Amino acid sequence: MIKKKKDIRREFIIGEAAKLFKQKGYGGTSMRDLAEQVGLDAASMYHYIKSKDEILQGICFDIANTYVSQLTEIENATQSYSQKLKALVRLHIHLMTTKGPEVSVANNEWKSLSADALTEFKSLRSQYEKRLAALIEAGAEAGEFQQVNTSVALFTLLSAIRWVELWWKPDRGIATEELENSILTILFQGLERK
Amino acid sequence: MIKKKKDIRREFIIGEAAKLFKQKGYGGTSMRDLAEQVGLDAASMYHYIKSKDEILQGICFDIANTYVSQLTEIENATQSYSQKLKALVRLHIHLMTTKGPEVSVANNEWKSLSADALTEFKSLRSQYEKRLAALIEAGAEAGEFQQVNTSVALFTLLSAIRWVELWWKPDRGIATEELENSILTILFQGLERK
DNA sequence: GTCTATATCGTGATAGAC
DNA sequence: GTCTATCACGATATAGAC
Repeated sequence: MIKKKKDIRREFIIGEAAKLFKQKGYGGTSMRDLAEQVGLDAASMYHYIKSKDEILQGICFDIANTYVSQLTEIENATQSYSQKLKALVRLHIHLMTTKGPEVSVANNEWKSLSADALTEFKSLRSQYEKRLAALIEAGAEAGEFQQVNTSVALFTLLSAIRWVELWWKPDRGIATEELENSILTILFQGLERK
Repeated sequence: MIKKKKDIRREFIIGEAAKLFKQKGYGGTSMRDLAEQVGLDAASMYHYIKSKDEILQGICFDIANTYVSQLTEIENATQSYSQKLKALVRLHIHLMTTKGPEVSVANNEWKSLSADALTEFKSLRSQYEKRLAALIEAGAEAGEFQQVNTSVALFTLLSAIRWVELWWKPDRGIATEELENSILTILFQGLERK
């Protein structure tokens, strides 16, 4: 399938929107702000997109689908649960360093989705969390993990890496390799030295 | 100092605002929404508060000051660095379970502060992070912590507990004691069983 | 495709009666 | 102290000329 010029322009608008939404929030970004960033008049953008909400949906569901397909990949791999979980955390971190603005918006601005989209998005998240919880549960039963509450482990892992999307920049002097290794060390080995 | 009736009413309004701001975001909450929640007409609230921004400031700086004073306490205590850090994490978690909406707003809606307040808030956060980083640095030099990048450790710790403010409810079947212990186990001992 | 002009609505905040 | 009425503004989105 060939991408039409119109589609490319559309994707550019959505990408710029992600940056602004991350920076100033969805509610704090006006279509005029976005138009200026894109280099069009506000009205002209409506030739490429249907509404502001549609932009937010594009960003949120693109990221959600990426998360889900990454998890599916991990589930189907033949590794120990510990290796699976580590691999997934690496994928999450990697996504944040490559699609920072989009991930940030999907994680922080999804509340602004319109009613229908909001319901679907929440459902996707919930399914994702359940599948990940099952993975942690299985690993604990296999004796690979500490005996801690599954929900606590689930959310602590997911939450622990959330700062990356806000903080990491290519010029900050930390290579993604070192970043991933340091985080994995803390989460799986513990910060305390024995 | 005796609290006047007006002050009590004012604090009630700010408390209800925190709940709504957490739920729908600062931008997504109108003064009319808040008035309905409080049981007043929108105009009547202006007898107790000066502006919407003033409410947000009240919430954000109250929490910021609590964070700072807790850190000061920890710094002055005579404990190992490891014990200090664990105690601080416990204090953070405890604050989230007791002042969930306020902490949530301070952590997620501070971007909406007016220019002056925003500058001051950022400065407070930055000072706090520097002092906490120094504590981690010292612990690492004392050989108590793993050799990981200090910034990574700092943000991973702070971030790892952020979900509590969104998720924890008294009726969810996890006592705060168990919650704290599970999180501390993961962060300091590691999720992986040796 | 991009613009100007504008419709329509919801916002924060104020004035002033009671 | 609480209300009704309203102002001034900025928002999303559309109509229609070019």
